[in-house]
Amino acid sequence: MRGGLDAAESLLGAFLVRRMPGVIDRVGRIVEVEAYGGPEDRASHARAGNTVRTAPMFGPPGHAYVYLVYGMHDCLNVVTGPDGAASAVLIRAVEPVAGLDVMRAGAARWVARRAARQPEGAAGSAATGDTLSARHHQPGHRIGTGPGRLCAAFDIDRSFTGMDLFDADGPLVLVAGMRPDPASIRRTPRIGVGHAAPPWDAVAWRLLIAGNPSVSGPRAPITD
DNA sequence: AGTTGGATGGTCT
DNA sequence: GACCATCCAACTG
Repeated sequence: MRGGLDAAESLLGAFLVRRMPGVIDRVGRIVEVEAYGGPEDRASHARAGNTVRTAPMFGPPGHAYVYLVYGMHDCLNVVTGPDGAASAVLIRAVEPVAGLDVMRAGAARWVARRAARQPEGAAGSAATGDTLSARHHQPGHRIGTGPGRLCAAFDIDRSFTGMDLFDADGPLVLVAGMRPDPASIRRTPRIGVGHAAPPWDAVAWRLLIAGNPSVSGPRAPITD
């Protein structure tokens, strides 16, 4: 699926803009992505075909597909393929460009929401305070590192599924940015898909900007 | 610095 | 009832 990789590469360096009433716009530069294909791709959510959950992946390109993973983290995808053929690019990490304080507030809200679900009492609340404090003092460049963390920082959840990300007036907008030097782009296997049948567990469809401090996970480049 | 296990809920078999 | 496109804290060395 060469087309999916091209689409993924074209998203590197693009800006993700989150507009919310009453607060400064949040802007992140996309520095890490993964390409996912259709039913043939055994690591893709589309492997089970066109279901209620995955229907957006089979829809028109440029729209959002947001899913919940491990019961807690929302993850943002950009649908890339032609209408009718499932494909999507998972946005795995952004480098904060503007609105860092609002991103931190978004991450803190996520933690608070989670804590509010827990039963009353116990040592949980003290631990939550420590977590909030630790998160607040984290270096800013890691606030959007990882698909779950970037969604928390940008207040993105499943309700964003189906949104047109190229609608300039929408709450979440993709804006073209300076493309990274092709020599700085590295490819590795996708993260967390070890369960998939070969070769889908190993295809190097994760793209990242080498050396960028906001990139997640293993930095070891695949030379190919 | 690297590894391990728990949290947690929707989706699919 | 099993399986996750994750994250963090608490371990080991």
